[in-house]
Amino acid sequence: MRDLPKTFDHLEAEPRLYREQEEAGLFKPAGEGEPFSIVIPPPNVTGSLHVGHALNNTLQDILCRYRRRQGRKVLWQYGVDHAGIATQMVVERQMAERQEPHRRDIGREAFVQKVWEWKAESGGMIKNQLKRLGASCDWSRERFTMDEGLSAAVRKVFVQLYREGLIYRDKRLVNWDPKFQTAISDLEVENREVNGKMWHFAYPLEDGEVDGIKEIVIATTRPETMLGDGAVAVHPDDERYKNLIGKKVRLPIVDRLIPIIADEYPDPELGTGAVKITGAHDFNDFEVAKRHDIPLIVLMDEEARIIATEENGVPERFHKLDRFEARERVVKEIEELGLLRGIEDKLIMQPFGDRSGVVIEPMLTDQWYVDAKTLAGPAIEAVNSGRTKFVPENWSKTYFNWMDNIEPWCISRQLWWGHRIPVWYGPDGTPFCAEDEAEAHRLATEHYDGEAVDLVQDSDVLDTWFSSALWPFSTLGWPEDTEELREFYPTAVLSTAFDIIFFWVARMMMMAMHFMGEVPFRTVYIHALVRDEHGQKMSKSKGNVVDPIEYMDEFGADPLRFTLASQATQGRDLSLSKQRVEGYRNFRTKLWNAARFLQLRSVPITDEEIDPHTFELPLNRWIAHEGAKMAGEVSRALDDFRFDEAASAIYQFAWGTFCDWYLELSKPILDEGDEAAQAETRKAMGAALKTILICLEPFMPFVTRELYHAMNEGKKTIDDQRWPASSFADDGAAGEIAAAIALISEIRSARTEVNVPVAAKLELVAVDAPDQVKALLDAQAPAIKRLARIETITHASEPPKGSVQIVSGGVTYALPVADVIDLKAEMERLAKAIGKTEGELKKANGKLSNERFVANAPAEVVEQERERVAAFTAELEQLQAAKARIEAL
RNA sequence: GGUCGCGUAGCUCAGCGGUAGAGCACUCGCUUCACACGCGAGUGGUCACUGGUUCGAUCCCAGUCGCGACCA
Repeated sequence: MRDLPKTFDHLEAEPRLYREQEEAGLFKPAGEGEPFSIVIPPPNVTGSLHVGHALNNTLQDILCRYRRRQGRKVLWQYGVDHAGIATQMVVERQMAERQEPHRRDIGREAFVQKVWEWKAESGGMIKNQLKRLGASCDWSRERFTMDEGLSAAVRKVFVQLYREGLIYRDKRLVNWDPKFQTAISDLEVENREVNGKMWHFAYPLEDGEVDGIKEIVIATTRPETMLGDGAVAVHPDDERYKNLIGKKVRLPIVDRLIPIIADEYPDPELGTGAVKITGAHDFNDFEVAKRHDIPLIVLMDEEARIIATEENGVPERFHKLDRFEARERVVKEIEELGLLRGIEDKLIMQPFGDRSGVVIEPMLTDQWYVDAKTLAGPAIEAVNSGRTKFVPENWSKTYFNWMDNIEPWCISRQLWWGHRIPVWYGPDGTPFCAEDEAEAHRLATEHYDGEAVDLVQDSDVLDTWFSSALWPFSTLGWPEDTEELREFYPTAVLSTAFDIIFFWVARMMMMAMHFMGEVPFRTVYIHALVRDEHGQKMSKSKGNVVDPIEYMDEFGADPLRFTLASQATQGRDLSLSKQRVEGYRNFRTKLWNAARFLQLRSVPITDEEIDPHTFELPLNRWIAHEGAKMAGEVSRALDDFRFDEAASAIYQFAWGTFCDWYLELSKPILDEGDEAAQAETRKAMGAALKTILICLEPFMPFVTRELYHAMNEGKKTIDDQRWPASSFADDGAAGEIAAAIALISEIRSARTEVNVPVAAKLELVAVDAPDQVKALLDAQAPAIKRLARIETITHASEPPKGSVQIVSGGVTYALPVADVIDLKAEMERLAKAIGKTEGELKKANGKLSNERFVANAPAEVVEQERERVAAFTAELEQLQAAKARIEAL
């Protein structure tokens, strides 16, 4: 044993203990056990640890460490993704800060080179933060989505899907980010409610007046788009416009005739019931325009500036105007034309790019798409058939909901950082999709009848999620047929927050089913989102962002981990408060001090397999019983992903059972017991601590390790230990110690309530105790005396006059306190106890007197109620007798 | 508007047909020889509301009110 310092210095110890584990190679898959694998949801290469990562990775780490203790061969696959937009943005910003030339000036190749340099320098931050947290990933297997192997997987997947017709090029509306000048995913768009306006414009009818109507008034929140209107739509059942359908209106400013069409889309209740249709700049309008073959008129360039072209007929004066300037200009001109019919303030939903923060523009562009609908089929089936399970189960609904309504997946991005689309174009624009340029040339040569031509590669890159979708198998070596793939695929668990079920689960499932023919993970564990202590979503603007690093600085990684685990319930939200972390820091300290107590009493941890069946003392059998029960509860809870229940079971046992009772009850034995009893108690105590440390290690890997190795007298380390057995049980010993604890608690409580001075040592008189109780009192006398401050334990047939009386386990006990008794307090105490017992009795009797209860309730419930009545009746009688004796004084 | 979820102790949350729980906070004691980041004893709840099912509802069902998230 090595002497434990008075306190645990987490700032010194945690890095040291981490290094120790890492250097010992503990994080690599080992042994011959059944494989257990988790792929980390790859953090962004630009990322730094936020509290959501802390939660997710703590939970994954708990699972991995727990399974290692069970002898499983564990692989926790680490890696990061290249985060196309985010990374390009970071590097561009850095270049701007350094006043370096813009990326367009240095060219694609040089820019990509710069990104790699940036990655080498700054891309490893989150890894070190995860290490601080204690994450036991196999760092030696780190992967990056832009690695050669993973890139080869991307190319292979693209080419195959292309050849299967599941990847195609299409002209559709996309979410266009004018700042980054790229398409972005729906999921990267944040819809926010903002104060906007609704403008009402009048479009004059071509034919002057029809049925007394000269114009149609439309309402819009985006006046500038009227320049691209291709039609005005009204509901077919809208009486107001029935006669106008098929007629034309003259579009002001542009002076174009556009038709009035009938479509279900306009809501007659809203506004005037007539809507303008701008097919090229609005998602709903796009659908309407397609249905009616309305021309799609493109109004803007990549920076969302208005362009005036021959095709779109926009007047030259609008050319290169920013969309918001154009808006003012349009409104002004409409007003000047006398066609402005009103302006109202309105809350409108506006789409913003989640990274750029600018208003997203629906744009008609050529992009590459994956036929997600086709790929979704097997992915849905995999969850339907239970081959992949969601925990908690109801998240599968969200998954199905998303999958059932899945849209074509736009995978091209107008960026430089990412996997370049493996398509080359011939001089006439014919595409050749191939895994490399040489193959593309072969295809081209074949196509052009042997003629060698110049090919130009598509300039776009793929969505980051295209490569991330392959993560569960590409990290294991696919498309090569590797040992790891055979051993660790499918993985056991994917752990993630519900807000990215779509990002992650859906895409990984689709790709895995298509290319592996097997699910990527058996279980999808969905954890809550971390919020602040008031349940508010954390956001930088609110300033309530919790930095896990700060908590680790102040309290250490162990308490943070334990807090997160104990809060990981099945709910959607998790409120993290500093006080809670502090509370579990206290728990760590409690454990530390308990270990110091063991040291003081020369109790080590040994390699010896201690069989509790050999224990003679009920106290030791009891702690073994309770320890085994706890270990069983923790395993069951972890098997069910109930991290909160697991944490609670350990906490209760370590603090509530081991420290509060076992250590206290064992003190008299260690002080005064005979040699055999002392030896046995030391053994049991060491074994109990060992159980705690092993079960707690997945949650608090640092302090448990430090304690284990300081206390260890054997050759084995905590890493050589297996998860504790949960088979031992001794209900007899458990009952005996529970009875002693109940009695001690009753005595303590009574003492306090009648204001017996703390230091006063009392006599305990057991009244008419049966032999069994006498034996128990005899056996537990030293403990009762010490913990309840009792001088002597005697027996009598009547309580001495002037006693405080308590009823415990069906026996009346008296504490003669003649001169110190507070009669009033004692009366109140007994009255309260009587009242409570009466209440219970009444409730139980009420049930039993209900014929239908007796007839319908299960027999054991009725029997239980009868037993309760008997017990309460006896207790009530004893309490009333006690009260009568006080009254007689 | 659609979908999902939530209203349990002052706060943050478990529980979920048969005796209401935890942590923190709060109150009162305590320099008890591991620990004041502690020890001991307590206070605190018509389990949102209204109906229904049931022998029995905090738990199941329906509705109402309030809150939230996601999707339109």
